[in-house]
Amino acid sequence: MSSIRLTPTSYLVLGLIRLGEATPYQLKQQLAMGLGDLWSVPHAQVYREPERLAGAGLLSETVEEAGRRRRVFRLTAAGEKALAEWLTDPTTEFTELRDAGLLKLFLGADPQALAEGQLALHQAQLARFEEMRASGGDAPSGPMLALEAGIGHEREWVRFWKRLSREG
Amino acid sequence: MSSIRLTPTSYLVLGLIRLGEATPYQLKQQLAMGLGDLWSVPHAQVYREPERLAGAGLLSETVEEAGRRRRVFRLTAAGEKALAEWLTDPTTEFTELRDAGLLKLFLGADPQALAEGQLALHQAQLARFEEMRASGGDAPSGPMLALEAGIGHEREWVRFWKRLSREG
DNA sequence: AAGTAGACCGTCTGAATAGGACGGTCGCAT
DNA sequence: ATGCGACCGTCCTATTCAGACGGTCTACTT
Repeated sequence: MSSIRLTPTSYLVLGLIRLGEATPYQLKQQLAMGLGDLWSVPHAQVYREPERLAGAGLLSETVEEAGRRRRVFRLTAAGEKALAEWLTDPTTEFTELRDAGLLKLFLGADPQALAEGQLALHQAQLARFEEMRASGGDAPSGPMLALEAGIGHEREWVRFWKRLSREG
Repeated sequence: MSSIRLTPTSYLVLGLIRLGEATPYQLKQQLAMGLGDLWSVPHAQVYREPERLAGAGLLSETVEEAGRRRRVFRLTAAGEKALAEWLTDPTTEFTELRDAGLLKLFLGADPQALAEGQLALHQAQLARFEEMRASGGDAPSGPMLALEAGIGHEREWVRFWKRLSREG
């Protein structure tokens, strides 16, 4: 029950486990097909983090009896509380635009050449997102709202790079 | 001259030093007043990274004779080359939208409550950026283009959260 | 029944980063 | 001459990254 620093990754794990008990592998799967596009976590991390959280008492851990002896994690009351607090906490942090293309632009790369490549990338990503939206449910769930945000930003990138590639 | 992995931070340092020789402290200053908004680097890193790059032969290092004995770094030919290659390389990487507010939304935070806080944050950031644009030069330099991108994305955030706060 | 391909699942390690505590050095105004 | 605040830099611990590596299960073949 030592106290540890809770990072966004921690809450990510807590949040996914709140949807139901899960093994690290299942978490990894979920990330791969959804949130991972917005907020990637290296898979090794997905095995480590639940351990850490269990050590802090925010998750409980049981081991399957069967052959594979997978470790299954569940939210504890403390974990539920920690997550709820974070979710309602009016956060102060905000985004950084940590984009490699943007950094290159800043540092003096040729705008037009750069724009072409970046434009293609973002158009592809936008298409993927829109496909996800089409195949996703229609209820305004958290994930769907987040996807909307993703789409908005990809559109913005497309606008931005398109303008640069024309102007160059 | 051991070979090391070059990260975006590496190129960031190379790029800033290309504008002229610099001490780590000067790099820190530059970051604080510009690029740091888009791509933050902890200050300790700004002292370590030039060292690493010098070890790899991409920077040269000289020490002031004067009292403070500051370390001054310059680009070597190898550094110049590495930077130029990266800048022209049509990158494959692209952005993640690593935003804490967005993560909360995904994980089920109350959209309307969240939106209010986030809206205020992004409006403030947008205002700062626009002020920077106003006081900045008018030539379309790399930094100015990057600032444009930042403004575009902040506007997008404002649109997004505003819509959520109305709908809620 | 034994073999084996391929998916499934997990651990480990070294390098790099984050974040902040801490400690020296300088000029200038008492 | 001394003491204060700004200037400048290092160090330490916890965490993260990236990816190599290694087991285990199922299903299908022979």
